[in-house]
Amino acid sequence: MSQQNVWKALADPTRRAILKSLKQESQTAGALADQFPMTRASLSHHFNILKNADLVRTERRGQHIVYSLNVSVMEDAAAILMDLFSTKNTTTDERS
Amino acid sequence: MSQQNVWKALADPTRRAILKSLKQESQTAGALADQFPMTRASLSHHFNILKNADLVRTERRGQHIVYSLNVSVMEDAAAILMDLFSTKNTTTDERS
DNA sequence: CATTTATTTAGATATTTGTCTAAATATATG
DNA sequence: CATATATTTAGACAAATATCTAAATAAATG
Repeated sequence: MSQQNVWKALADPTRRAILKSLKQESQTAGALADQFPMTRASLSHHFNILKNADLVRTERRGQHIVYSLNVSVMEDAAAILMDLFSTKNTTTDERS
Repeated sequence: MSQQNVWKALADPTRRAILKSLKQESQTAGALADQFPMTRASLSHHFNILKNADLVRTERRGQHIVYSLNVSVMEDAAAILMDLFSTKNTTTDERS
């Protein structure tokens, strides 16, 4: 996924809110949609953009589709961001 | 400056490149413009968006306008980004 | 199989965005 | 002052974006 896809995905407030919500827990498309004042079709559009940026993954469970954060790509993205922003040394997130 | 202005500013690759260049050193509008294959008017448009996001500052020096990073806002922005991205204490995958 | 529920896709549309050319503004200097 | 240099602003335009309604697809269930 291009870095540009990640930046574009993050440029929209609804999509950032989706990511924040998914940070709490993985959720179905419907559960996510209930949190935002727009149609499910519009939300689905945002889901697609997040998928193209590889920021979320999906898994079908029966009728439902469960969305979850793609943690490793989120961490890659964070590194890219810090590279752009950091003017000094960054506190690297040591886990593993 | 709204957080949204910052995200929008960062969504464009030219603007991210401008920030990277300014990370090296402060530069005049003309010096920056020489690094990008577009008109000075277009660059000026990008400068405005970066200014609105408070990511850069300007200082007139004679005929020239010198652009430089607004370091403190860059660091604030980095913090916001990390808040979005950090997965430290998250229950992201509580299932099969 | 028909119906209901969950989700996505298609198509339309208004708004925003990135770029351009041309003109305007600001400063320096002969 | 007149002219050159540096930069921004104005206006136009094509492309991208966010949203909607309506229709399509997928799975569960009577």
